[in-house]
Amino acid sequence: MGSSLLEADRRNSGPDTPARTIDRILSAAARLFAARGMAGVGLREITAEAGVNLAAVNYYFGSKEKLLEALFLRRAQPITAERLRLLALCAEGPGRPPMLEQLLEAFLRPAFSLGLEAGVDGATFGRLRARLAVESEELYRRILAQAFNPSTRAFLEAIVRALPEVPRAEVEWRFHFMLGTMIYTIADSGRIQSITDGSFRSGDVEIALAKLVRFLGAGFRAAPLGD
Amino acid sequence: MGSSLLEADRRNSGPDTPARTIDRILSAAARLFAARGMAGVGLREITAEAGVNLAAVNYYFGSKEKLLEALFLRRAQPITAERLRLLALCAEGPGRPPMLEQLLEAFLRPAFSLGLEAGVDGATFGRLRARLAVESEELYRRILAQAFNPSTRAFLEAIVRALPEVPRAEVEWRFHFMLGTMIYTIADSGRIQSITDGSFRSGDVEIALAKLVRFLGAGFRAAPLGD
DNA sequence: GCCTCAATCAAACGATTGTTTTATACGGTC
DNA sequence: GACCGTATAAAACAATCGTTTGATTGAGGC
Repeated sequence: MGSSLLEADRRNSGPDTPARTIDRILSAAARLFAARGMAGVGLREITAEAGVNLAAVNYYFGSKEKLLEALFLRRAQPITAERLRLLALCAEGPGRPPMLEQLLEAFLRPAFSLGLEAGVDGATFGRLRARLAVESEELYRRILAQAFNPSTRAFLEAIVRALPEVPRAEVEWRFHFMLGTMIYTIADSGRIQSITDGSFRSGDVEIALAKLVRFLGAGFRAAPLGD
Repeated sequence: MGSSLLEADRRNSGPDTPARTIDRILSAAARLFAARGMAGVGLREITAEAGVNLAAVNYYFGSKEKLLEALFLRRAQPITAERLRLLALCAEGPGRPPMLEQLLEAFLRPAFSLGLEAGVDGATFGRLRARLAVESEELYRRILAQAFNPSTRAFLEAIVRALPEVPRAEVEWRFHFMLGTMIYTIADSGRIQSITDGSFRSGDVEIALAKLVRFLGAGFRAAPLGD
């Protein structure tokens, strides 16, 4: 399947320009990094699947680490852009959902639709995000912060404003909890299928989003602990 | 620090028996696997930090993969045992928290206290769990299922019974969301510190537990979507 | 004292790692 | 048509990988 996919890439996208070489590297690296981790795949496998020469990675990106960084920032950018676009559309009004739920959906939807559906493989970028989230080395934390901090901060502030009855510190905790469910869900670990013997399906983005917004909305609104 | 730790191990634990060699391998491997992933550390680094010969891993465990499996099952066992002990203690009664909150705390507390505090390094096992949760290869999923499925299923059933007004499928979704927050929190990704510029501290197990139970309790009780 | 077996050791196995180097091919500019 | 810089190619770099081998050790049974 890998080679037929590659041939399809070649057919659909014109001549072999340098930009195409870069795209093919990024695409193959995203798939493989997501599937087996950064340390788990070699440059030879990446370049072979991309159909380019081994030296192309160091030629265009400088190193394996820089490849990961370029790959991640490029894939994250559409998500944050769409998030901020949806955030600007959030507004109180008759017939609209409560502000909090609007914000939650605006924050989560791009991560789900652009991370789960787009690209050749569904959960590719979602799982890659989850991998970086678990990593403790400075490089990976810096990449994540660089890609997501600005837009994420904007949502945290908006949610704090939408919940005046909940102290800011409490909202921060709950925001952290939300990140956990989001990343775990887009990573599609399959754990719940294993626990429920497969009676559970999580593929439908709209259903997952609706259920997640309902769940998180209730959690955010819970009365704070009186400590 | 690594070497002084090693010397402390040696001082506190008597002669060098085979069991001590195994323990030192498991301890060093847990630290390094958690910090940099299974593919990210070599057996030479593990055995060096453990102060044992390189061949000891294959001698006692057979392979690197079997080492991970043995390591994970050994560390997971106290968590599931404590979970089931606390589950048996859950009971409705005057002056006690609602059943759901009792169940949530019984499920979460062992993962937090035995995963965050115990051992030489706090977040060691928590981060290792998170790594396995993100992995897509069959081996890792099998290890996770083997270690946690039985006790986790028992809690899912108990929560379904505690929430008769919520359909089972909805509880399964929310259980999945709970796993996400739990794993993300015990992995201590540091993302929320990064977003809030460090005004956030997550080290205190009791505080994190209380806030998480409050948050999840509200989420589990939310009225299901009427689709 | 000798034998035995588990335990540890150094050394080497072939394979693979990321990166660099050297060479070859190609397209546009003078 | 010679020249130039970009892009691709093949080959080699030293380093490290998981695993296996064969030798050496030392304590317990006879």
